[in-house]
Amino acid sequence: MSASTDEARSDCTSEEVSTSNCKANPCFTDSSGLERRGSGSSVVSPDSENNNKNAVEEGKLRLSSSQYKGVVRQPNGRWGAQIYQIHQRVWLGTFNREEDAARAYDRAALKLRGHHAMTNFAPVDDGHPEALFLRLHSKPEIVNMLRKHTYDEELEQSTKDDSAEAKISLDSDEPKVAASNPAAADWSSSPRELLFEKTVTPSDVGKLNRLVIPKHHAQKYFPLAVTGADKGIVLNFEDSAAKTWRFRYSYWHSSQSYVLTKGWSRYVRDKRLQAGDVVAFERSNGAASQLYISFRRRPGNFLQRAAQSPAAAGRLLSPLQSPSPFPGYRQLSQVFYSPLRPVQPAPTISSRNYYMSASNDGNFSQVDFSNLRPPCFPPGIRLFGVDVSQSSTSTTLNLFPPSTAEDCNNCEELQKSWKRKSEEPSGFYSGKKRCHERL
Amino acid sequence: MSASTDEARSDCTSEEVSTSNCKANPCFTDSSGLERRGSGSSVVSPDSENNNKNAVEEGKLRLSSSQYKGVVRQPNGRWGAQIYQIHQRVWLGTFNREEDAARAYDRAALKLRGHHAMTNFAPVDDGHPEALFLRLHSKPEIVNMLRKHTYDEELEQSTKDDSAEAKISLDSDEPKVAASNPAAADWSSSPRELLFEKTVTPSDVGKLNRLVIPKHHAQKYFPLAVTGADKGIVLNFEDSAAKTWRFRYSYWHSSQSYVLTKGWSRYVRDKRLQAGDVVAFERSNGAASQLYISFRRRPGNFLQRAAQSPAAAGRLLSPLQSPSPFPGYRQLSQVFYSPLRPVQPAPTISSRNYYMSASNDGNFSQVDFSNLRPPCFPPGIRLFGVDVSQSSTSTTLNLFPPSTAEDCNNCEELQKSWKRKSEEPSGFYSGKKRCHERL
DNA sequence: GAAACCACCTGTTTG
DNA sequence: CCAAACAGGTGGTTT
Repeated sequence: MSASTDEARSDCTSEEVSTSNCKANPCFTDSSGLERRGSGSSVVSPDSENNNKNAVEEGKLRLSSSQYKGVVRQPNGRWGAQIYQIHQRVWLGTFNREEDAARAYDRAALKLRGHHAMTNFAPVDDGHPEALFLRLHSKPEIVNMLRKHTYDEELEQSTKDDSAEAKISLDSDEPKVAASNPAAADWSSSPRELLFEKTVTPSDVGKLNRLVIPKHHAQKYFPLAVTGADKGIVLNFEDSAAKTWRFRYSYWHSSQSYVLTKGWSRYVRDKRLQAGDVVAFERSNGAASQLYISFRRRPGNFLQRAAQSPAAAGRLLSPLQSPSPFPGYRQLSQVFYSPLRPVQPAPTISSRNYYMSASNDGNFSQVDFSNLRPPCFPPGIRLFGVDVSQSSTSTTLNLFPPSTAEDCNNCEELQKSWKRKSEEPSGFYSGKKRCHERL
Repeated sequence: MSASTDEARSDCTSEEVSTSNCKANPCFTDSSGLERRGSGSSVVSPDSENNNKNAVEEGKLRLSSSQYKGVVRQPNGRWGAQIYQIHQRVWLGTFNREEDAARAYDRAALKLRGHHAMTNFAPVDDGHPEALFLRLHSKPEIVNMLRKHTYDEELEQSTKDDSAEAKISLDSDEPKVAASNPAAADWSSSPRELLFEKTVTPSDVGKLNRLVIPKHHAQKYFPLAVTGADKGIVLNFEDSAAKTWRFRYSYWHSSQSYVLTKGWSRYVRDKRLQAGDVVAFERSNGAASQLYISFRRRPGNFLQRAAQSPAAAGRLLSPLQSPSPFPGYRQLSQVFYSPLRPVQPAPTISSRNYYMSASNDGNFSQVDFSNLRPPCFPPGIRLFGVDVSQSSTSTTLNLFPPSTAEDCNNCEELQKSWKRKSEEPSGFYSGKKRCHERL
């Protein structure tokens, strides 16, 4: 069950022959996709969860359950799709119909293994819009679409409205390049224009799951077709790691604001954005105008400070207590911190140094505590005049004594602007809070 | 408002059986499930108000007092309507105008005896919406509407939004059969099957105005035609008072949940459901599968406590202050709690006290404070670990002082399960709250 | 104009 | 361990 195995199998399957056969033959699936039965127990998918115990022998059950490659029956009778990638099972979602699961597998196979991958059904040919669509999206994106059952929708939208999407953030061929040649990093090479920046507010990084785009910037750079764009559009932004972020962008009539909604919270979490951090939006010049997003920590946060354990609430810890990054922090499969390209050499205030913030690269990020954002701040801390219970930690910084709220004292601007938000009735409810920002 | 009262009533319904004196109950429903015995008697509506005693030989009364069939003069000068069904008198209510009583008789006759029944006035022809309306509701429902004087209202609403109901809970031929063969179709006779129960969450009874139906139950019992049922359907449920509740039932793709939406909030309000209460869905067996809904208070809530006035917050009122039932309380025609039969046979924990809370019928409900759910909690109250600030504006309820949070102290289980949700990082925001359930 | 309704969305929790 | 499920949200529209 190594990748090689997988690959081998893949090959095998291809050699296996006729696709028609492929789909028809139940045995085929066994040996192929899911596999590893042959290898027996060892192979059992790493996931403890299911059943493996019995799964071992129930392999037959599972294996025999679908005639399609990469399709497994779920306990509830639905159909799961999965594909193996370097020893790892990649879950492609569950589907009501077996064929849908098989199709999901096919799409993932084309994306993950290339256009010559074995598929359950006849693959689309290269000229087909779907082939382009597959190229235009990253592997995680494709997988995610499959899992969320949004693939068809996205595909449809992609083909139909090159308009909205392509207008602003044409993916162009970038993904292809990036994927194929990550090192090249056309990323920093193409000339880019800083569109605007925003210092994010608590709400921007809070539970509202949205980023308010200052209206003047929105109207200038992210025009929404007034006609029919009522539902908003999806914008693609590339971060410094060449990861594509897709945000729903729309206008909220009620507050007369332009906002990034869907997808934004993932970015916040992934980058561990905090209030006061600055996000920057850039655009590559030229015909293909790709959009980019980046961020930098707010000055006071530039050195991230160690988080405190809740137990220690009330006092500041100087050294980071938890040696291990995130006890209990669940590894999101694609959580890498912004690997970003290095900060600009000259921190002159101007354009250049804007777009980089932390400049941690992927590798580093894994051990970089600055990324760690304990979800909880010790009570009692106030930032910007707002009660804050969150603080971030950076290993980098652990070394440094924790800074206190005073660090932020100089953020007069911010303080002022956010202060009033803290003025709350606050008498009534004791302790907890659950609704977004103010709950 | 006492527990004892409650219990007593409960017992009455369950064991009493003889029932004619089991007062009030619109309990055709009750009696059915629990005891097969009750058959006939339950039908009679022994409505306490005008007392069966003397009514026993109402024959004479009836004959002399009105020119209309099925109409009898009441001692107080009003007009009663009644119809006989298998040797049993079925009381159709009292009316101010003789003609109204006569019309009630007509409607009942059409429902109970079929479209060719003798009536006082010209009956509606079969194509008339009212004929459909009569077919779509069970006999107890129709009778109940007549007694509660809600028939016209229901009819109006029914005709106005006749959409997709009946898909699942189509009374199908049940009503019809019943009509054609009155003797056979005794409302208390059809056996009912408990489909499932759900302990409602704060969200289920909060501002989200929806009830999430656990998926496995939904798929098992309330299948939505996959094809084209995208907009959901309307389900009819009958409560223990034979009132029909119409809920929109649909699937939310985004959260992959099955939900009852439109109409649900009315039920919550009417029954004063609280988090932790249990709603049960039942179905009558057989070809005609009528759906039923009932609820019981959560254990800790069994005795609902009189609300406190905000001023008195912190102390409990022992005696209900207002001697007179509900000054200003608008008679909700059908505010009685589910009279229901007991829940599953062996609910471990004191099955008995589970199931019924009030089981009051219309008459009794007027003095049963357990029904009263003050819509408003005093600020600062936490339920289930959740801040509660709920208040409702309904005039009905203002009268009652808010209940305290202590009420919920014993719901450890619930508290636990919901509590953690409340543990928030408590980030930036102090004070305020906006979330649904409360408030 | 408020409340309900609607169609989404997300973060926890868990089998 | 992770995908499913669902509790708890949202903005916008309808009633």
